[in-house]
Amino acid sequence: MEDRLSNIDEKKKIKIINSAMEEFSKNSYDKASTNRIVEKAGISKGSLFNYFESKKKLYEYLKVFSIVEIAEEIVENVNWEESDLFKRIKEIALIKLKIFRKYPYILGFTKRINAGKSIEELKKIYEEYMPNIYEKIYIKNIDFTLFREDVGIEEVMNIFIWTFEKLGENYLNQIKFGEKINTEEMADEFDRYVDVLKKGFYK
Amino acid sequence: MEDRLSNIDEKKKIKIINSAMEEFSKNSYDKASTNRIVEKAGISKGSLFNYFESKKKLYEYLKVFSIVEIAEEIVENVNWEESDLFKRIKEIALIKLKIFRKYPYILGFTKRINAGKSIEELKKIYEEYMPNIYEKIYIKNIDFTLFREDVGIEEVMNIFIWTFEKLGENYLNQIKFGEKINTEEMADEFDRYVDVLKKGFYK
DNA sequence: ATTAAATTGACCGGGTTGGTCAGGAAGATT
DNA sequence: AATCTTCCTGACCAACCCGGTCAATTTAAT
Repeated sequence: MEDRLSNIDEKKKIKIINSAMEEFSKNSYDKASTNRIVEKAGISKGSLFNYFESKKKLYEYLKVFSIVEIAEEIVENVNWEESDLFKRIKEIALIKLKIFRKYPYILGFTKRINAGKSIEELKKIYEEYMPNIYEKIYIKNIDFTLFREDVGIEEVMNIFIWTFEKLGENYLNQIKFGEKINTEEMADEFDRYVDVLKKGFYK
Repeated sequence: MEDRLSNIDEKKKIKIINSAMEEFSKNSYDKASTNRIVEKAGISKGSLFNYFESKKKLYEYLKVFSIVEIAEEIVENVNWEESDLFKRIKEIALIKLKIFRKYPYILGFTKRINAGKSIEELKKIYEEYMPNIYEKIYIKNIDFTLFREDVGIEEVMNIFIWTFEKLGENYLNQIKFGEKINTEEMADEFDRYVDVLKKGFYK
């Protein structure tokens, strides 16, 4: 059998991926330990190297996996007909939350592997797997006439995006440290910020 | 001599602190290496252990140092009579930039040691060294009557703070990767966001 | 019962660890 | 110049951990 990976039980595969992502998101490549990965994943050393051949290949696999997983999930699940920017942002935030639930270290992992890359480099990497994703994500079909005209659109967009990124970060932190998330409360808070921002920047 | 530290040449001391902070901000405590610290600091192994006795004590020293350094610099340099929130935020951002220039890894280091702590715990830690700093920092003497009254003050405050945090992060990233910062351009961009936010949320 | 596939974990040579300490270098004091 | 003191160095240590292997065992398929 060539592709050892596709034969693994799905649950086990996710466990391995999560364990490896955790290790690689907490440590640099050199200092990440395959011993700890197998321990946390509950498999033997031999199995890991049977599935992935080498540490390097495991790492490369995770790099592609995390990019494709995030990009695909967004491209497939966002309603691209929606023209309200806030609904778009909210949708994406919820999708990220869903991904995070399945792969708790995927965001930390991508953050680490992308650290120090410029926006242009990032664009190139993601576009390779999902053409035009950057153009689409916060722009396609969005109705910009709703915004008041006496302020810079770029600044307003960034304020929107940053606000929800920070809000999201706070909730991800809560999940990470075991606190159960009150989804209703979270939706309420999101809506409160949507309200405030709309009052400030919509016509 | 008891306090080996106070006798070191200031330049050398800063170099050691920066080297150690870099190592501890890039690696967890266990995986941080005293060998790499002395190498980057340009001193011998013996000296490091002469100054700090042990790896653990070096780490504890840095923890206190970074908290005190940041808190002191802010408390001492902010003009607490200023009632305009934006000027306050701008002042603090500039102070952070100044600290960052002297200790490029201090923010990364504090981020790492504080990762996973709740806001309440953080408050307690900082209050221990600088009483009431949290109460003061974005509240004391600020004139809140300037804000429009039909939006939640807490949300607006957070939007303000987060916006400038994100802006600041972007610039710190630029410094870290060697790009020379155009201070004028930065001030311009800050002002542009101040403008937009004032238009949106001031009366 | 036999074969085939999947999984294990003890084991390897090599590298790194925090910490030590005998001895050298540089100044200060006589 | 000689002695003493303080500071600093880097080779060295035992202990540990590394990525990767593979003979042996377990599990599944026939």
